Amino acid sequence: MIFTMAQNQTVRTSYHHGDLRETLLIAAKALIAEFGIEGLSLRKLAERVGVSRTAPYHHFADKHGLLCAIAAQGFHQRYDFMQTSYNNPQLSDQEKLQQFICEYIRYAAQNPEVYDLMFGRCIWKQAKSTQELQDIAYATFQYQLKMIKHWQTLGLILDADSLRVSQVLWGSMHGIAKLYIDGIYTDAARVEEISMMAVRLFTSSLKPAE
Amino acid sequence: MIFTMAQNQTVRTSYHHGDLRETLLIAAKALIAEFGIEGLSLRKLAERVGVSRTAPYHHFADKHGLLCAIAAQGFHQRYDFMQTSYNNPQLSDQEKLQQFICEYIRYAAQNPEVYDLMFGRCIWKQAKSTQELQDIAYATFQYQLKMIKHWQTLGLILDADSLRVSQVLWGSMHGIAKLYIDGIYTDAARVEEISMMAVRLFTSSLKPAE
DNA sequence: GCTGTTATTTTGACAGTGTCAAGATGCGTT
DNA sequence: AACGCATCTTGACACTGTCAAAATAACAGC
Repeated sequence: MIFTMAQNQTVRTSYHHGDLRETLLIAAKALIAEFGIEGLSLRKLAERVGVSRTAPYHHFADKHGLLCAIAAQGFHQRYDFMQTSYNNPQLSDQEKLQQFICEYIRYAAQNPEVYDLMFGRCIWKQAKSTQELQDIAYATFQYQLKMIKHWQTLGLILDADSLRVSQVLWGSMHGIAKLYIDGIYTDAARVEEISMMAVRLFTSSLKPAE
Repeated sequence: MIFTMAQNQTVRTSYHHGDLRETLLIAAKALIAEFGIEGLSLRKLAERVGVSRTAPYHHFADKHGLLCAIAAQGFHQRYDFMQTSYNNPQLSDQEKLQQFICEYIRYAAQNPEVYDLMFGRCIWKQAKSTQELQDIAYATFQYQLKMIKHWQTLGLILDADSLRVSQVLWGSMHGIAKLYIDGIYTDAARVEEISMMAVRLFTSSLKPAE
């Protein structure tokens, strides 16, 4: 039982919040968009939601747990999009491959902080990521691998060791995305061009003279 | 006038340190290697060096400044290596290209924290990076671009828009390095294989049937 | 050798952080 | 109605980066 007011202030009428977990996730994403991941503090978050400092600890093990939850949401979103795009009957396989690469980078560029959480060391280097997160992330990786294998059999991509090719292709998308997100490739308008050049480089191996 | 003892403890005989700046950089890299970048605190650093909490502030503007200095050292190291490798008369051009890619990723894998500082958002997203850092970083980028242009004229890499090709190639190396560093590609032994596959993918475009 | 200037270092302090332990509150079930 | 449990709050602790002001040492000029 809450109602939010202007200026992100929140007033609770009842002692219990109602759906604090979801509210925290939404507010956290807003705070991250505003101040960056480093700039997110649980205290600021609690205050903005209108709740005490330690209330979030009853919904997430710790700060890291909250970040994992946000990342998991991102994976679900990506997974769904990947699936619908791959199953879209209006696209040719060539177009699907192109869309896969371009959309991957576009997603990262448009949700930089969530993307950083999904694939940053903050989550993967420490072995203590949530089970929920591990599951959806693993499913995503497998789906990627499956698509690439299919494109290999169609002759769209170099038909060498699937896992290695997949790792290089993913690495390229990830690297381009990261270099843009982190402010090294500064020209936003050119990210699409870079994506298209990546498509060209990865598919040109089998079309020698065009 | 200092002499260091076992266990990282340091004892000063004179009030002034002698070369605190350099000592701080070395100790900071050691601390980062031990606790990661997030785990580095200026207070721990000062204590280990045997100096008061705020002493580092007379050699670096703030924590960010210290990190920039470490990154700048990394760029110098990379730049020198790139140059000597490119000018090595015992290597063919094909070998130089291969070494460029493999060494880039190997460097990142062996110095993960410094690499993260060099190319992480921590430094580039905020506009306040040191002039020293900006200079050496820019020089490095330019050198990379120059090498790739040369390899294009030799027909080793797809001869399209140099800047775009360079951005994709760099992105690939960066992405593979990052995915490994951040713990997503966990198999260290296989990083070399991935690097070699990257070489193959980027050069295969011009050798249709091998 | 003495003095004033400057570079370096220290102490004290402040606001901010994550998170643990204990107590307060209210919802749901028996 | 009463118990149990999920939820929320208050208090506290150790830690962080960094500023201001004082202390100390090195150095330049006379």
